[in-house]
Amino acid sequence: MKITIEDVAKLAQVSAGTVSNALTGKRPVAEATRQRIMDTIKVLGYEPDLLAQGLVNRYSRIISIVITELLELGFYGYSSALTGIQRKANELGYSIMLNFVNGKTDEEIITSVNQIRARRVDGIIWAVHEIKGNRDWVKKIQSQSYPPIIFLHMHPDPKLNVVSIDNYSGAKMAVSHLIDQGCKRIGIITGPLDWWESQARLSAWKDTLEINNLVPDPSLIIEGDWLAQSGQIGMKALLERDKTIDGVFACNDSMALGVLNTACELGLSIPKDILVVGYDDAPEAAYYWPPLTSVHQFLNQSGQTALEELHDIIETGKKGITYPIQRIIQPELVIRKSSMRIN
Amino acid sequence: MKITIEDVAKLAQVSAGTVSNALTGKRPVAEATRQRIMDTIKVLGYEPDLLAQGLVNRYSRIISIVITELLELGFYGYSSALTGIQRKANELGYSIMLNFVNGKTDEEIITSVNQIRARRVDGIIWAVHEIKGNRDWVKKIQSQSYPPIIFLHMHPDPKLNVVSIDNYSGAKMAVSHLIDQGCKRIGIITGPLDWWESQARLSAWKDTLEINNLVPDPSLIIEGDWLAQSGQIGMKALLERDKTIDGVFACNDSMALGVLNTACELGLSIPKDILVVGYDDAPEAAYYWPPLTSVHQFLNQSGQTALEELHDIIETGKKGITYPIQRIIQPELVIRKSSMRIN
DNA sequence: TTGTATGCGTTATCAA
DNA sequence: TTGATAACGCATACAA
Repeated sequence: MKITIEDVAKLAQVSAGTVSNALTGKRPVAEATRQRIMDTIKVLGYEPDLLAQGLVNRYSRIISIVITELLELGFYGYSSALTGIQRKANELGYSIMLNFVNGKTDEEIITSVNQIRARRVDGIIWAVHEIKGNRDWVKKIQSQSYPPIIFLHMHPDPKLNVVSIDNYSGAKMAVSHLIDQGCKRIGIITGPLDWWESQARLSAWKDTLEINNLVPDPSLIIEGDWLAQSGQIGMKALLERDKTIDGVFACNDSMALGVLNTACELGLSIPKDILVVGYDDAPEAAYYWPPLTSVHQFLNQSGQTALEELHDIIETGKKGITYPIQRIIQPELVIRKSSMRIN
Repeated sequence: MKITIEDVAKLAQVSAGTVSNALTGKRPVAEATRQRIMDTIKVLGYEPDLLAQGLVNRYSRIISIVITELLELGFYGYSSALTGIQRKANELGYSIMLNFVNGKTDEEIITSVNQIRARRVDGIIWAVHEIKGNRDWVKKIQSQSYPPIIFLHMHPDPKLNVVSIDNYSGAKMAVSHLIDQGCKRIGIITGPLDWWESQARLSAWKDTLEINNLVPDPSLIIEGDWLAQSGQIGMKALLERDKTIDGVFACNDSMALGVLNTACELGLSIPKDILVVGYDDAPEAAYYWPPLTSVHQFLNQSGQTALEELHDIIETGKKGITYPIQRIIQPELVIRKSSMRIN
């Protein structure tokens, strides 16, 4: 049997409305009765039903985090951002719901979003990685005014609420650093090229080489899949294609690990023969051998920011129109031995 | 403006009850009217409000996953189990809510649980790592009949619903394997010793050494904190304490990475000088250098099982009493180069 | 097969 | 300052 507000009211000899007022503080309640009510609440162990509250209040204090596919939680990026979101959610009194869109067609995605909407969530953090063609349904989602959505780690768009990390700038740091260390032939192992993150990092590689009068030879580009194995395979492919390679930019740390692994296997010395830079700066990167230079993304912070901004929109949205927010976080290069030239 | 079942009813010229029946299928509806209703639902884009449904049905189709502290999502174990849970949840039509208990006192934890309960969740997966003293509030939580709780990765207890992995057996495999490979002095770097997982693995280390007539010297025990750095520090400490060490059992892969790192730094060769075994079999472990032997835990599967069992309890619980379920999953040793003796 | 009335637990409005 | 009553959106007895 669930203990309701009526139970409390009866025992405290007041009406249900008064109990509600005592609890929310929205209307004054005489101190004596308030005390009496609080006491009986404690005695009965009463806890307001959030479902019922949500029904009448028209909010749920739930934020939905939408991600895609199964493996992604295992990716450092996702769990790290999620941790940031969670921290802020706790602070602001939201519960977070994890939702998964499976399927790529517009229809399937719309259905998923509708189901989330059916939960009356207060807001959505859309952390589905952006791939080619996604823009279509993004527009469809956004066309509905409820609920507010923040797009996390997506390509900035002045019409959408976006919290993101500057991938171009991060990759530029990585490549510039390799050039500074004297590298002339720098290969890149990218993530899947239908992710915009991958594209941004690849563009930065190209541009940075060109600015420095080096040739962004297409044969130096290997498409990986974020997993260590693809770093391993990619490294072997690079070495086969060009023996003069003296630097490798792996677009995440797992793939960089595959690169280091291959170097060991082939008896190459890093950083003596080849310099390596990764991306993500996962906690383990500092303990690879040699310790890996990597681009730190502040994913935790981006998650926090996303929730903060969403909260803002939810709150102010009750009063007036809000304009799309844009927060682009700058990454930082963390230099370790894997990229320190030995003379 | 929210589209309600009444809107649909009016436009389709039926009563709200009939629309409900058409949707749930619990009562027969004439095919003609059913069709008419479905059409108008599509036209209006109606979606039943789960909050309202939950209020009357007394369930929410939400499962709460409770974990503790901020960093844990970054741990391979948690994200991996979560992925399994998510997969099954999707399949069975549950949404999952992530909840965090912060604070260690009974009172704080009870409060957290009450808040979750206030959401009317259908069940809870309690994935808070078990530390000393936790048993007290576990009992308090369980004493309430609603909602059903599965304890994930906790010490088996005949009175509780537990889905867990056999830590003792996993650690035994690891240590036995080292002994098989000829190790005589085997150090262990444990997780925090107030986790029962750590205790179980440590006991297995002790027992297995003794069974094989080796001495579980206390000076060979180093307490780590799961992070790579503690593996590094631990390895150095072990080597200082005893130069004859020829095997190390690191109780997770990150710490094992720290061990490998230290070996490189000190110019020790693995597995020539010292054999190393890790725990978790994280995806990256196969790409460490040398590739790391590790205990694979099937965390993904344990997550799935937990949700499956919880679902079972929820369903059958509506009819009668269910007895505590106990599922102990056996891990497997994955042998790689880090533990292959070179003669 | 369908419509009507009632309840789920809470908050808000309007009187008192 | 408090109590009675009507919503919130849906499902379900009971009648028709």
